[in-house]
Amino acid sequence: MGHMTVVGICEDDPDVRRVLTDALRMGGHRVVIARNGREGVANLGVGSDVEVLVLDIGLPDADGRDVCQALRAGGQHAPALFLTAFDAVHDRVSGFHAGGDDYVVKPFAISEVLVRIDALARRAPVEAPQVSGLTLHPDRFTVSAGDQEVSLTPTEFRLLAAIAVSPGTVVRRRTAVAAAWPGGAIVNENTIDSYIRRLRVKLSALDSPVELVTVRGVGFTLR
Amino acid sequence: MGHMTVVGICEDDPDVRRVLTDALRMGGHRVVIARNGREGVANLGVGSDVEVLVLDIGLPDADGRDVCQALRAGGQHAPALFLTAFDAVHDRVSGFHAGGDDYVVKPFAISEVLVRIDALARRAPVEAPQVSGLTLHPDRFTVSAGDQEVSLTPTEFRLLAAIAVSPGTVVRRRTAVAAAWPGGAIVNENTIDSYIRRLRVKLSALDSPVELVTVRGVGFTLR
DNA sequence: GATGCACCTGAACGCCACCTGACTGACGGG
DNA sequence: CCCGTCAGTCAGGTGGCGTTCAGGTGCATC
Repeated sequence: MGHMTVVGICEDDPDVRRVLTDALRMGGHRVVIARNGREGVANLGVGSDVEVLVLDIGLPDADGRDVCQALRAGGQHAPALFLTAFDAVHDRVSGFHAGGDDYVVKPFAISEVLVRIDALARRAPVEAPQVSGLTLHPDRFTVSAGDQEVSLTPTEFRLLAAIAVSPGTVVRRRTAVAAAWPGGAIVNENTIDSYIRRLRVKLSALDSPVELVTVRGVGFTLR
Repeated sequence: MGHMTVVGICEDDPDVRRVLTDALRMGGHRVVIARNGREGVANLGVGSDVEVLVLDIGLPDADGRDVCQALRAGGQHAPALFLTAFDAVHDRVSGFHAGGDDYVVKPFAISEVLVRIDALARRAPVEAPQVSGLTLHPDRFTVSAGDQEVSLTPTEFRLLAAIAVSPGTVVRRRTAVAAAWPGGAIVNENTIDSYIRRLRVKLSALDSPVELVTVRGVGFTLR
């Protein structure tokens, strides 16, 4: 369900880190890692694209709750899930008071943590993938302009999303391919052209001034 | 903290109900009460001003998760916290799949429940809920549109409920399977297709514009 | 104007996700 | 014991989607 969530993990135990990152990546998420409190504040701030925070409380150099508060003070409002060995009620309560949104006690079932992360991501402020009059609906696999809406296949959607990330700026051919065909699948050079064409056809169906333009020798862009 | 939140409680045990309502009112919140699943669906829907749901899973006439799904299908997107005596991991996971946002096991510390409710209220819903036009009745295992009503088998109901939690958005095949066959029961890949078909047949019986659409390679959605 | 290359265009192909209809076996109630 | 209901399975068919191909077109360079 969770559509490609970026999860920030702040955890000193390499084993726990490994289990979490593996499971999250398996579920199609991206992971940003911090090994201690200092790295946490440095790597998981507002510029990091992180959508959900997973914070260990028992860090070697700091308390995870302090890390959370420091991040909050820096404008990072992504929902936070605390991970900890403590299980006293007052520990949990203090976690929430520090601006946390959930709390899981070690040892935890990985499936439960995953599903709680999904729940937090679901509630996260909905990103507005709106580009020059086009709106992408990741939960629906459609694009819309105004009241008109056309549905895309998964591959078409990935490709369009890759190009639509930065309206105006050109997305390189390589970059677009890597985004639309993850896992480095080998595809004919021409395949992307076919998909570009199909996207153009579908986009022309909604009467929007937006155009999928080719920049010869470089890539594609949205105008 | 969370100032003047309206909390909807669905709980059959009078003692638990009393403890919760007292504590919540003490904290300056308003409380809407339902004593069983039927009242839950009736009292805590979209017209009720409720901002956070607290649902007992072990209700006399229905499963709290079904109540949650029914409310979701009716357009109620307030965050939900499940309350239960069960503590198996798959119970918790299935709660989240039913559209829940948190999970607390009885016996619970009232202070923790309060603080979790505050955390949910803080993350209050943003999205515009979409309504399917279908009404699920977890106490009867039926769906209705307008005055027409068809009865479903338990498995059919779980599957439809999982897809109906978020009308318009695509529910992945895996998610639907996990919801309809809880406990990780191994079923043939094709089985879900059979059930989808049966649901389509039954839904076509009620003349509603609602359609059970498959998004090839992804999952299913309600339109 | 000739040549080469990047990209466009339309069509075709094959796999596999999904659909369809029927069947089996388990259970339960009359 | 029969019958109805429900869960799950199976074999066969279909079409959507990903991919490739064979041409065509236009820009760029000499």
